Amino acid sequence: MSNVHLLTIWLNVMSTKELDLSSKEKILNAARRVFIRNGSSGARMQEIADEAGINKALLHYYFKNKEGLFELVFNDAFSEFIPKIHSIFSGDGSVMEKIERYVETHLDLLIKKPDLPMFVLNEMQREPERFFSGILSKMPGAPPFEFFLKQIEEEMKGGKIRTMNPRDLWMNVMSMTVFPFIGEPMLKKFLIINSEEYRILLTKRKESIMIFIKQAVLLPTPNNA
Amino acid sequence: MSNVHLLTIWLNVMSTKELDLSSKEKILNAARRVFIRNGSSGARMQEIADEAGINKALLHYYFKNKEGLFELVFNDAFSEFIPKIHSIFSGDGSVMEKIERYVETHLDLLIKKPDLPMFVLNEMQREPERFFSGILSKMPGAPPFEFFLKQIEEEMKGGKIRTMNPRDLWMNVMSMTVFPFIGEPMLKKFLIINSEEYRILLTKRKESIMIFIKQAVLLPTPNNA
DNA sequence: CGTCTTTTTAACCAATTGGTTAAATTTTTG
DNA sequence: CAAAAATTTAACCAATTGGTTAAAAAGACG
Repeated sequence: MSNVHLLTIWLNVMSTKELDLSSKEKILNAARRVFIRNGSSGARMQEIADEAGINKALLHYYFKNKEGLFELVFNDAFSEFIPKIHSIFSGDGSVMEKIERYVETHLDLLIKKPDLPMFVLNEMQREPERFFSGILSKMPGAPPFEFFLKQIEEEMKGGKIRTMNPRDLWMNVMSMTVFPFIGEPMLKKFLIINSEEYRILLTKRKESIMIFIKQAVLLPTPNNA
Repeated sequence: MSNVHLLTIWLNVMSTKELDLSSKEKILNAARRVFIRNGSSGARMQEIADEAGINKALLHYYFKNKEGLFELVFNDAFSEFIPKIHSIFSGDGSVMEKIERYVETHLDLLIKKPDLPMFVLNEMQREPERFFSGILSKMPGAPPFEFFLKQIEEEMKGGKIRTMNPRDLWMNVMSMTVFPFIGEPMLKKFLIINSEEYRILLTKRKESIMIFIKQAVLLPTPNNA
């Protein structure tokens, strides 16, 4: 293969943004993409090196081994997410306000990194224990979900939102937010749209989800309350 | 390893139902479990043989190679599902009736084989083209989704259901139905329940989803219509 | 220029793994 | 019982792959 050809491949693979990144960062980004694309077993160190635009020796020069590299990439996926989630659900605000902030926050993140859910949920199902031992260390204090579930129950008793199983409510919220990023290929077939149109749909999704949820759970507020 | 020990392992792995199945069937079942557990790259032929309670030679005696075995398992996942879906959406019935029949049908299937969605969506994201070339051949005639989307629009115009993007509606329905089977480990943490309680939740899920959807999209029928 | 760090080259190794083979053994069945 | 089919045993091979090594080359920098 000629050098010119190699350069062409490289330019296709690397985004212009990454041209000036350090090799360490280039490797980490490439690794994330390859891990997501092929799974942790299917990912090849050579492919990661190629996609990062460096060679295998340098890869092992910076990172101990495949497992270590994987762990770094994996934990990185949560460094942004977990603190935000924690702050939303342990803070003030009504149930509906919290749901809205969650949907917005998670959607923003997922639109930036659409491959993340598949990657994360995959490994989570494969090795749940390793996952949660790693994730809990990133949690500032106890998880606030118990408090949130109780808050839902209270608002139901208070007549603010419709009575239903709080766990079903949360299941629905999270499902509608995350699933479109996992089921994209299938949904595109069902909905008979191309990738461009699908992306646009995702952009407008926050409003769509929130209207749907509000209709489903919000009781008409009695004006004489 | 003693023979007694091997027998113990084998008895743990095999469900009593499978004791009298043919070796071919035992292999296929084992392959499905191993493929789901470890992904197509992570799955080991030796592990499949062990889990089926036979040896590697017999495995290759019945099935050409790993890829062929995978293909069989993969297509098997749809042999039951696709025809049912097709009949639901090309048949008669209102939008809400079709949604209800879909939710019921898919939930029934997923409760029997909870690992399927992760497996399928995984490979679908990995190789969409191979997937859809295989799936479409199982489709009796043209996919009925276009018709269904139009039907939704008509019912919205007719004032039967609330106006919204039909694609968002379908996204929500499918998300709430499928996601709980993909995000189980994460949802169990969020909802602070164990596997037993989670299974019970899934059992009652059909009613829960349908109430949620009806509240969200059904307009109060005017009695003087 | 000389030194230190980064990166490449290229060969190599050990382990794993998919797959084969052929003969022996067991089970089924007529 | 005898032939046929199903299953095991055990050894083997080629390819892939994660990982190492050591020396050379290229860049960075004072």
